[in-house]
Amino acid sequence: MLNSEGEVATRSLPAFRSIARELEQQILSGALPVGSTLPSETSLADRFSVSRSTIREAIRLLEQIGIIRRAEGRNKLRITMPRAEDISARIKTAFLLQETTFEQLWEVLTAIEPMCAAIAATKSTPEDLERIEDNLRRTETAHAAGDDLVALDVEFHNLVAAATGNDALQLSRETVGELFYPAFTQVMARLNAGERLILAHRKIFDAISARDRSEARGWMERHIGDFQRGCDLANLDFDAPITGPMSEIL
Amino acid sequence: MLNSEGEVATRSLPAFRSIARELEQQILSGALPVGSTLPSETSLADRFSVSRSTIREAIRLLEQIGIIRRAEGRNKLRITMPRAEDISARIKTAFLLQETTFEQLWEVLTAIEPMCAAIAATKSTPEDLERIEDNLRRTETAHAAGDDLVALDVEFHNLVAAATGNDALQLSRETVGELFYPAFTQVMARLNAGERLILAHRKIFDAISARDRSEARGWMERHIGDFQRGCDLANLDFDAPITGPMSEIL
DNA sequence: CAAGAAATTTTGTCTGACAAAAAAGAGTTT
DNA sequence: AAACTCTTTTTTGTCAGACAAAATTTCTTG
Repeated sequence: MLNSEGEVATRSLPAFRSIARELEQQILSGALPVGSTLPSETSLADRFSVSRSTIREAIRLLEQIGIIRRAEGRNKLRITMPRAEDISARIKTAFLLQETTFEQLWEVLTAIEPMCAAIAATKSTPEDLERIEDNLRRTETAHAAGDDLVALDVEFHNLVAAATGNDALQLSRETVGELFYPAFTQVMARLNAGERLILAHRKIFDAISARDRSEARGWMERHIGDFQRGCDLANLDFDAPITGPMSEIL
Repeated sequence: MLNSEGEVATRSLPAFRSIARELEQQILSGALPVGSTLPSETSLADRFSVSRSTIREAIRLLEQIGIIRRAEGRNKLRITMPRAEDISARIKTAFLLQETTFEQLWEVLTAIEPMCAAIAATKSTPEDLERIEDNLRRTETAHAAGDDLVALDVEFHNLVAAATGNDALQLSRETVGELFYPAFTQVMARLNAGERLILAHRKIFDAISARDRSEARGWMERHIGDFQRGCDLANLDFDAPITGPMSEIL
């Protein structure tokens, strides 16, 4: 088998793979800056002295990582930052295949959400607060109209997380939240506890607005705790594996 | 442009992409069971009536998601469950490109690690405890020998997380931990606080063994808190973006 | 029946080709 | 000069066919 990458190419490492790695390096190191467009396939093939097919395979690899994306129907591939959605879609798949239970997700959120609320109480900007308040208003309207609150509940918690200004925290919780809150909201709905959910959100928001860390944390703790209690009351299996629509990653 | 997938192929969706999607469906739905081997490229090309190059591009896509992996130096591709490493490597890339700061990672761990310790105190098995104790011993030896403690520190925290038996929790913290603890250990080393690190690990382990949730949580909180204090003492920038060996995803 | 040899399959790569889509130029009109 | 066509030139998606190296299977023999 010819190895046009004579140089370093560790034996048994296909060319398309080492080229992908090389390109990844260049992107992470900034040689190919985020926002720029990837050179054309032919020129890359030329540069690495391999055939276009090989380059294409390398590109498919990079594309799936999310550091390369084709810009809005356009023809050219852009260097981009992997987006949260790209990543969380994949994590969701993993969780679903692993038969993660509600209890497990709940444990994660029990750890993270109160911290989010506390940090948000310190760091939130006026815009953050406004967005959260807007969400609250819409939730109240939806509840009054008897509409489904799931999406709004997920959004509320995402907004609180966003108000921390901490990307790592957001990324860590987003996936878990998206799988968990739909179940949460439904438990609450079954108990006719919509009021209670809204009250909790309101209290959390007030505490964040008032910059009261411990109050914000405390209310969030109670709020998350409601899920466990809710499962008991509604006689639901806290230990059941989550289900959900398989995410489309591709 | 010919579209051999005449049927459904939404206009403007490349064949390699829709084939990847189709295959993904079959895998997630169990038609191609986990553990089985993927049919050969030629037969797939045949089945989908496209050329082999197209199939190969589709495979590269799937491979990167982690639901297909080549088995142990072997030739054949196996259907597998995406593993934590596949995912966390990608998250790491995102963190690095996003210029995540130490403070941000620290905030995440401040939330998660104490919870891990607490749950571990409740749920750890004898084997978990043994593994942690073994890690402690090795850490002490390494420290006495003046060796680097980074890897062992990361391992300690991973073991504690593993002892929770909660996959979601592990996945949520692994990436963050791997980026954070190297910095942590180095701060401690700079302060000659190796003793202190080991003491903390020991205390945490003891509390977990004794099934003392709040003690376990408390020591872990203090332990993580040491990083902030350490940064102050060592006059390091708590707010600096992380750097790290670029992950090898490919 | 197991060890070794031969035949076959499969993967990695290359070349060269072509239609469709997008981008870049050229030329005109306002 | 700006805006709008129309024409080239690139670039992408796909195909077919080829071949060496590696892996797998099958067939021989001891």
